[in-house]
Amino acid sequence: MIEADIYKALGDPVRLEIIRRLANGSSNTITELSKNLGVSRQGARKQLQVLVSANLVRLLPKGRETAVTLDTTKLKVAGLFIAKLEAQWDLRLHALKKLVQDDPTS
Amino acid sequence: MIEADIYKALGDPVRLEIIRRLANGSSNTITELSKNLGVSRQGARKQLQVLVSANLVRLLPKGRETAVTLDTTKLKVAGLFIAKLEAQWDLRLHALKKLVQDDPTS
DNA sequence: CAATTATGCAACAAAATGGTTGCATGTTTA
DNA sequence: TAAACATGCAACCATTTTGTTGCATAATTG
Repeated sequence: MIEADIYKALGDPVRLEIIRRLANGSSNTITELSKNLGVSRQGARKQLQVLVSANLVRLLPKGRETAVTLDTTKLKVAGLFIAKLEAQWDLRLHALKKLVQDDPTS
Repeated sequence: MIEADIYKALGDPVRLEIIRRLANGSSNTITELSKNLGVSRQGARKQLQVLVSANLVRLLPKGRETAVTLDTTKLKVAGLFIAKLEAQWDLRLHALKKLVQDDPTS
């Protein structure tokens, strides 16, 4: 089953920006990721934690800093679910269109 | 640009269920959609409004009832964005792997 | 016409969210 | 070793979210 939690985690500008940065590799430690997000380091950390809890991101402490990595498993599921929704809908529209065209009473 | 708002709109169990029902055509009027969601009709209506504001859904009043339809435009954009994130990340992992393999110092 | 049905709208309340500041602690580095 | 750096954690606060109830109204239906 699909949990709304995945989308909820992506549904915040700060969190989405973090995901973006991780994906393109521009930064990968907590402090680095926290820069220029418009919020304090602790604020960013809280958002990062939301991503960790949603299993979209993993933390790997090493020495005094901790590396952040993206876990695309959930992301893939979320993407597939959206694609499925689109497909279902398009199929329905298509069926409806066909029905109207074939309707002898029209 | 991608707005977190799309994901935020999908990030609620009630709203996601509404989207699901719309996609497979099980119901399409406000009252119908509001049934068995675990919240009151007015509660569901508020969530539906969030989807309308996010342009994921459109309302078409007709007589005393109003039909609800899915607008997949935003959905497609959201899906593509997720796919792009995955691709970027996979590319980075691949490059990293290659770098390690080719490293003469290892 | 009198019910019933489908909706809308507003006031309210509890809980979740997003952010802050302050302070503590382990890790490097000069 | 002392300073600088990377983090963690807790207390607080304002706003947003999610949901409720109550009431009003237009459209159908018997």
